[in-house]
Amino acid sequence: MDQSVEEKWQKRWAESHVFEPDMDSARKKFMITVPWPYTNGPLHVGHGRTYTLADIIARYKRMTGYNVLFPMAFHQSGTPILAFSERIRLNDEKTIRQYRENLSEYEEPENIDAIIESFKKPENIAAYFSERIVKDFTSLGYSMDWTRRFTSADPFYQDFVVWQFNRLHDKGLIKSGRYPVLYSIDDQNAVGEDDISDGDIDKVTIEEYTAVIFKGTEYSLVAASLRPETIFGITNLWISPSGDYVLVEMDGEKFAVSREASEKLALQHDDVTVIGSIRNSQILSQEFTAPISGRKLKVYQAEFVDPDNGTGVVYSVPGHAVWDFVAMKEYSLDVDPVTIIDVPSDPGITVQSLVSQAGISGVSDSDLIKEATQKLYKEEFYSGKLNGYNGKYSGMTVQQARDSIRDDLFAQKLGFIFYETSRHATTRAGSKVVVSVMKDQWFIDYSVPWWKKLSHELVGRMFYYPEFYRNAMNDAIDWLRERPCARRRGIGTRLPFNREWVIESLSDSTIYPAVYTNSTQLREIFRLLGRIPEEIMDFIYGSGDRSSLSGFDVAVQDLAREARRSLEYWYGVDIRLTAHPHLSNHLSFYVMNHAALFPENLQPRGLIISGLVISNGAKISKSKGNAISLLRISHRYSADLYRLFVAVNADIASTLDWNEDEIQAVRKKYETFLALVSNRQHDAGFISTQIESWFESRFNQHLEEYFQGMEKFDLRGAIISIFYEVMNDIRYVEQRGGNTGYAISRILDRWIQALAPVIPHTCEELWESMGREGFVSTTIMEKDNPGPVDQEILSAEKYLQKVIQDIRDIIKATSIDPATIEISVCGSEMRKLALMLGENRVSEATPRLKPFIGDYMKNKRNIDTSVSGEAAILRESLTYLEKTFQCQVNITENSPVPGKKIAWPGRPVITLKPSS
RNA sequence: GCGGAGGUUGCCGAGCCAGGUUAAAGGCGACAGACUCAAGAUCUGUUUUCGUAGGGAUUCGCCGGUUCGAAUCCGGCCCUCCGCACCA
Repeated sequence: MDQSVEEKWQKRWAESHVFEPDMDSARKKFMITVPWPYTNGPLHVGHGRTYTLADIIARYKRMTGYNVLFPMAFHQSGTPILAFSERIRLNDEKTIRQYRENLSEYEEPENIDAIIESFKKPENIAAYFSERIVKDFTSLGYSMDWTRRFTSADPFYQDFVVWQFNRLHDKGLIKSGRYPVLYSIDDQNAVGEDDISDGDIDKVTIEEYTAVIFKGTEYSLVAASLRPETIFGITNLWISPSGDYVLVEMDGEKFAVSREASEKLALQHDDVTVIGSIRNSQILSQEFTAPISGRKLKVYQAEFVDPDNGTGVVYSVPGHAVWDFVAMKEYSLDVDPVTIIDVPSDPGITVQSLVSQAGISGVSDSDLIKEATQKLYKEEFYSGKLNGYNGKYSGMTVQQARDSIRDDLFAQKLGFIFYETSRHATTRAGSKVVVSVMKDQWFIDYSVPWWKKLSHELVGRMFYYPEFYRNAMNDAIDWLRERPCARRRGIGTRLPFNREWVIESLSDSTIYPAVYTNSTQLREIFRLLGRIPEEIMDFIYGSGDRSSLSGFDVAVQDLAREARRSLEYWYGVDIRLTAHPHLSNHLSFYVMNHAALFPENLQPRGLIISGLVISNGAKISKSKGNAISLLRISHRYSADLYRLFVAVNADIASTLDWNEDEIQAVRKKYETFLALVSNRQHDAGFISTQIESWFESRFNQHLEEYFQGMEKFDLRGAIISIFYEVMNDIRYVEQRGGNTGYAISRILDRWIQALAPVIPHTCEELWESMGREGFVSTTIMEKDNPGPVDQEILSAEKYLQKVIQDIRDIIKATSIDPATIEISVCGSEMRKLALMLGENRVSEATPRLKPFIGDYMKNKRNIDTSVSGEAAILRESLTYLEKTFQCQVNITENSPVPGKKIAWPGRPVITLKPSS
């Protein structure tokens, strides 16, 4: 459909408020939600898929009698919006270029600069993109209720989050403790992914090293390792020839580490003092003792040692570390690699074999070495065992030994935890990013057993599509431990028990769908009181006990009571639909927080988890430039085409590939549909034949399949049945010489209704053009009564097609070009015999018919007594048969002659007579 | 390694839970024909293989088993993808 037509209907829907439901205790409710979008930029086709699927379901449920609530709000919490805004203030070219490009889809070129200028205030970014998203969603025809819209930055919503956290705290689920974070040295502040240069493309994570202490006579050396289990394989130590080393004092001990490492240590441990610098030659002249093994070690210099990684001191395990092995060879050092780990499943995996396989010639092949290191690391970690050289650790798996050796090192004060970033990183402003340990980080403690138990019970009660995600959810819940739930900065709600902290953006968005049910009332209460007191929140979302309202105005009390009623009516989200990457974070928090805070009747009922969208086989990402924005979709393809594509081109659970070829294929079908329906015509006096009745029965069958599919959320199957298959049938009617206009007109109302959830604009337009009153979107379909199916007509048509196929097969096998086709159908006498034999009443056959029993047995497989009146069926379609084969067709009744071909029910004798 | 999903005819992708009606839906592509001055669109047919009669043979990752009968059930193996965590 034309874009202007789509806009017309979007406008009419909005003006008539048809998607803004009220409570109605007489009707069953259905609440469906999709996680709210983050408002720092435009959404792309990938986001659109989940919202579109949800809208199709919402529309379908609405049209099968439910009171449907499909609300939407916006997420603004966290640092990204702040970070983007700050980058614009700093005139970061990349960011500005990206926004310029985003905006060029929406705005006139002359306005763009002013808008970007306004983005220097973060709230303007959020406000701008919220509006854009509303428009994008509207332009795709979503039947959302926007009247309940709010954002995670709205003060009344933050009062709700405060209530939530106080309740979690009451239940003992909030804790505080030490925790490592990414930290900017210059800014003296924690940083998030969005503050880090290229943080979105190349993610920075925190890695937990084991710092191992090598005792010396005057001071010790500290090397940080990810693989403490290799301690028995240590042959020597490395330092950097170009690094500056310093002596630090920590816990009463003196360590030599790189200057960079001393800064990091100071951020991670209390009471770290730098005593002074120390010359490399001084270190090289000393010997140090390896812990546990007690081995004496020399120190060498190696170029690959980075003073700004770990402690700037590396212990060398040439038997199991590619770097060490390559360096040892290159410097021709007099050390013997020791093999201390065996990989029984793949004994070929050794440092030596990997180095030769990869063709590594020296330490300069750093990429090859990194690759080989990863491979070795993974193999040894998952399948490795410590061999007999490992003292009391011999025989342990690598995973066991790692923990065990680490614990022993810590216990003997020969080691401690050292955090390091997974790569070198700076903030967008250029300040170095390191790991710092926060002393009073707040957590939500998802490990509490009673909580896990409640959550598993909830998972057990919920509906899952696809079902296998139920297990995945249980696993995710088991995996969850303490989660930091607050940050020092970012948009969001202040932690009520320590207002220096801001609640982290996933943690403030777990039970928010509850607010959809009554945001209108909350907003009003907030307006009247300037805040929403705890007692009121507790009444609405918690106890429902009216006595807690007694201190408030009647107006406030009324609002609170309505809010509570609304929650009780709507809540329990029936379906929450999102893509699978959310499972192990948002969705598991969603489930667990509801399990902790709400009674059973207000808990989630079901989850639908969709696959991702890829574009031409590749993952969609902004940096790849293949992120197609949603607005461009409705402009370029039309909303209905996009919706149809999303519904039909992949099952909800599968990955959907967005590519032009497939879209064009769907477009062709869609246009064929439009042409069929718009150009249909038939005379009032037209008398129908069998084929139109056949079509109607087929349609009713497809409609039933459609309802069955939709009810179990197999949207793809349902739409294929009601769209593709019905169109194939229309084509068949045409081919059979039937009157398609008449056939379509018999089913058109119901057809348009069934398609309306998927292509609503098109259907409204057609509905109106048919002279129907009101919106097709608000009509109710009788899903329990799809219409009669005449099996006799269906099997008659099937029989005809079988005969045609047989004739084709014979033509193909014989290469005869027939001038006449004789079809000799089974007579009543033989039919009786077949029925008799079919019931094993052989003895009743008359002597005259007995000779045919052998032939019956031979052809048994192909005999079908379910069709009666074969001759009549064929005669009625004689013209069609003659047209199909371009020759004369004669229908006769077979009189059986022993030794000749015999016609049986469902299997006439076919004879081709060539022309010459 | 653990957990999950999956391997189907040129490609995509159903079927598998409830075994036979399955050479295996549908779409795409390819080929042939109709239409057209032509191309495109549309329609028809073909698209594992053999076959001068509607039939036969072989096929659903591999190997075995259950069964009158298996793409579908059971056991083993191989391979691919996703998750294994605090990140929105």
